[in-house]
Amino acid sequence: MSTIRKVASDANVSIATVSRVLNNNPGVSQDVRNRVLESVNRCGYVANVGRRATSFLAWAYTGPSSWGSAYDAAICEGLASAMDESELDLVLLNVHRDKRAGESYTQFFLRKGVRGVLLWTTKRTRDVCEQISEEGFPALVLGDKFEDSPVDYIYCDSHSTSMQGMEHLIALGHRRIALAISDIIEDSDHADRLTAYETSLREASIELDRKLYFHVPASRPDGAQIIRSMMSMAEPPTAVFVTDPSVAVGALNECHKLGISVPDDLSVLGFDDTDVRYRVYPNMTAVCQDARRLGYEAFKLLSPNIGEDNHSKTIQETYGTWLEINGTTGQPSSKRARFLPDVTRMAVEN
Amino acid sequence: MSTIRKVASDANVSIATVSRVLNNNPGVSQDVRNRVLESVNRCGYVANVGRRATSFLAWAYTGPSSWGSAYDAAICEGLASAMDESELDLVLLNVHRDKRAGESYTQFFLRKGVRGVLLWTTKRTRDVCEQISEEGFPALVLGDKFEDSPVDYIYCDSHSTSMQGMEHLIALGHRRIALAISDIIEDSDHADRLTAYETSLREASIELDRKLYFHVPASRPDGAQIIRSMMSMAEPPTAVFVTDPSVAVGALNECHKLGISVPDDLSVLGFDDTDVRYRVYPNMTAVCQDARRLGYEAFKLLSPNIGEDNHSKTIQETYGTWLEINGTTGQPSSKRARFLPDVTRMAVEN
DNA sequence: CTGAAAGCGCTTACAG
DNA sequence: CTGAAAGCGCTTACAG
Repeated sequence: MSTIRKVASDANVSIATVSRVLNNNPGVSQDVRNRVLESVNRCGYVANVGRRATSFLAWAYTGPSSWGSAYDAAICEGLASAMDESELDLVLLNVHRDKRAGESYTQFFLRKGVRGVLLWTTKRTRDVCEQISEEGFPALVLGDKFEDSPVDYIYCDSHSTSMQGMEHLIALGHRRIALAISDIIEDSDHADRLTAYETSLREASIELDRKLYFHVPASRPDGAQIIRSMMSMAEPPTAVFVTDPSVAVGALNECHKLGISVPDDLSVLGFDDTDVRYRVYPNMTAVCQDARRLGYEAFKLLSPNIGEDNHSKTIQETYGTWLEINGTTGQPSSKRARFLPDVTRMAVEN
Repeated sequence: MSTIRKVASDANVSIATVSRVLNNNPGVSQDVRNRVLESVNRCGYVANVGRRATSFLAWAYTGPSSWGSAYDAAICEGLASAMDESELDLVLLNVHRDKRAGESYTQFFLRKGVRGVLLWTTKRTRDVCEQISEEGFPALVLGDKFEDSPVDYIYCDSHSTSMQGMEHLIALGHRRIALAISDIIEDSDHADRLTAYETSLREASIELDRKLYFHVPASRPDGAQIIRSMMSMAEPPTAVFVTDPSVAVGALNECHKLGISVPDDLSVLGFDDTDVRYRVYPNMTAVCQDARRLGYEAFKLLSPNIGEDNHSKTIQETYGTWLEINGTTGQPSSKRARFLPDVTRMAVEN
C-alpha cells in the first residue's frame, strides 16, 4: 500500500507538497507538480481511509455519456461477470462532469477513488485517451485502436470479416451495393467497415458510386429512412451493407413495411454485437462481434495493471469477428437485373 | 459532515467503539453494536479521507447479478442521465460477493464508500430489501412493491393495462388465449400480469384452461419453444399474452419461421420496457412501461435521502404503463373459429 | 467488552 | 513555491 510518504520520497518532496498536488491546490510549480504526478502513478498511489483503500475500476465515456445501447448492455454484462471474479468494484464515471479546471486526469481519478479506467472513445476524444495514458494512469480503451501511440486498447477488427461479407454479396451476383455507415461517431470500427466496402468493390472491379453511400447516425429510425431514400432512387441498389445493428434492424423492418421482399428485392448484410440478428425475421446475415466478451476481457486485462509497479508492457489486443450467413441475403432477383451496371465499360475505367 | 466523533456522542460510546463496529471487529456486544449502527444511519455517517467524503450511489442486485438485458440497459441510461445532473457517482455492486460474515448491510455499504443503494429484487430476496430498509440505510427498490412494510420502492403497475390488453383480445373475438409468463423470477410485476390474465377471462366468462399456461424463463429461445408447444396442441390458442419482451420477440419470430400468420393465425400481445416492439415486424401490440424513466426517477428520488437526517418519509411511488396496439393483434381467422369453446356450457360452469 | 491514548494518513495554517 | 509542524479522522495495541 503506497502512502503519500512513499510518493514524497520517490519525488523528493515533502508530504505536504504531495498532498497539495493531489488536491490541485494552487501554488505548486508546474515542474514539481509533474514530478509528483509521475511518482503517484509509478507508486500506484491511492488515497487511504485508515487501513482501507478504495478499489474501483471506472467505466467512462471520454465524450458525452450515452449508456443504453444493446452494445453497452452486453459490455456491462461482461464487466459484471468479470467483476464477480475479482476484488474490484465498477463505477460509472462521467469524465467531464466534475473534473476541475487544471486538474489532471490522474488527480481526478484519485479524487474519485478510482484505480483504473475503461474508456469509450470517439475520433474527437482520442486525445483524451492519449493524455490519460501519457500521465501513466492505468487505462484501457475499449473498441478503438491506437497504432502509433502506446495507449492500451482492446479492439474487434471487423475489416476482414466485412470484406468477407461484401464478397458474399458480390458472389451472390450483386453489383449495386449500398453502404449505410454510422461514421458520425468516427471510430476505427466504422473506418474499417468503410475501407472494407470500398476495397472489396474495387477488387471486384465494381465502380464506386457516391449516391450509394448513406451516412447516418446510429439509431433505428435512421435505418427506416435509408430504405425510403434508396428505394426511391432511379436505380436502387440490390443489396446494402448496414454497419450498425440498430440501423440494420430499422432498415429490415422498413423493407417489410414497404413490401420490399428481403432478400429477393434487397439483400441486407448487417452488423451485430449481441443477438439482434436473431431478434428479427428472417434472422439477419451479419458481421458479428461479441461485446459481452469484449467487456469481460477488458476488465480482466486492466485489473492486474492496478497497484504498484505493475504497469509495464502495453496491452494492444485485437479480437476477431465472424460472418454469419442467415436469411437476409440472397441472389438479386431477375427483376432487378436490369440495373446491373455495364461491366465492360467499368473494367476499362478501372 | 458526520465523523465518528459525532456518531460516538450520539450513541454514547467512545470513538474506538464506533470504529470497531464499522470494521465489524469481534468483541463488541450485540447491544452496543446495534445502538452504534442506528446512530451511524441517523447521522448519515460516511468515512472521510481528509476533508473528502466519497459519494457513491450503488446499483445492486440482491440476488445473483445479471446485468445485460434491454431493461437493464434502459435503466442504466436513465440512471446515467440523472447522474449527469447530480454530484453523485454510480457504482455497480454485487451485494453478496464480498459482504463479510456477520457484517450488516450498513457496514458493508459504508466500507464500499456507498451512501445509498438502488436495489433489484426477486421474490426470494425481498427479505434482503426489508433488512436494508430496517437498518435505516438509504435504499430504494426498483420494479417491485412492498405494501406491508416501510420499504422504499418505485414500481410500474402493469395490472390495469394488462387487463386492457386482455380485453382488447377478447373484444377482437378471442376466447382461447394462452399466457406465457416468466414468473420464475417471481416479482410483483409478473404476479400482476398473471392476475390480470385470469381476472379478465373470468369477467368475460371464459373458462381458465391450465393447458394454456406456459411458465418459462425470460429468454428469447423460450419464446420459440412456447410457440412450438402451443401450436402442436389439439386445440391451439388463437391469441397469446406474452409477459416478457424477449420471450415475445422469440415467439413472434418463431411464428414467422413456422409460417404461422400473425395476427391471422395467432395474435400476440407482448410486453415492452424499451423499444423492442418497434424492432420486430409487424410492430408488436404490447403493454408498455418506460424503463429509462424508471431509472432516472429512481436516482432522483434516492439522492436527497443521502446525508444527514434527511430520510424522513417513505417513498412508495407507482408509475403507469400503457397499451399500444400495433400489428400483432387482430381478429381470429374463421379457420380457427372451430376451436371456439362452447360458450353456453361455460356460462353455466361459471 | 469498553475506553484512553498512541499512532498513521492526510491536510492546512504558518514560517521562510 | 516549499517544508516543518500542528491538527483531524480513523485504527489499534494496551489497560482495566
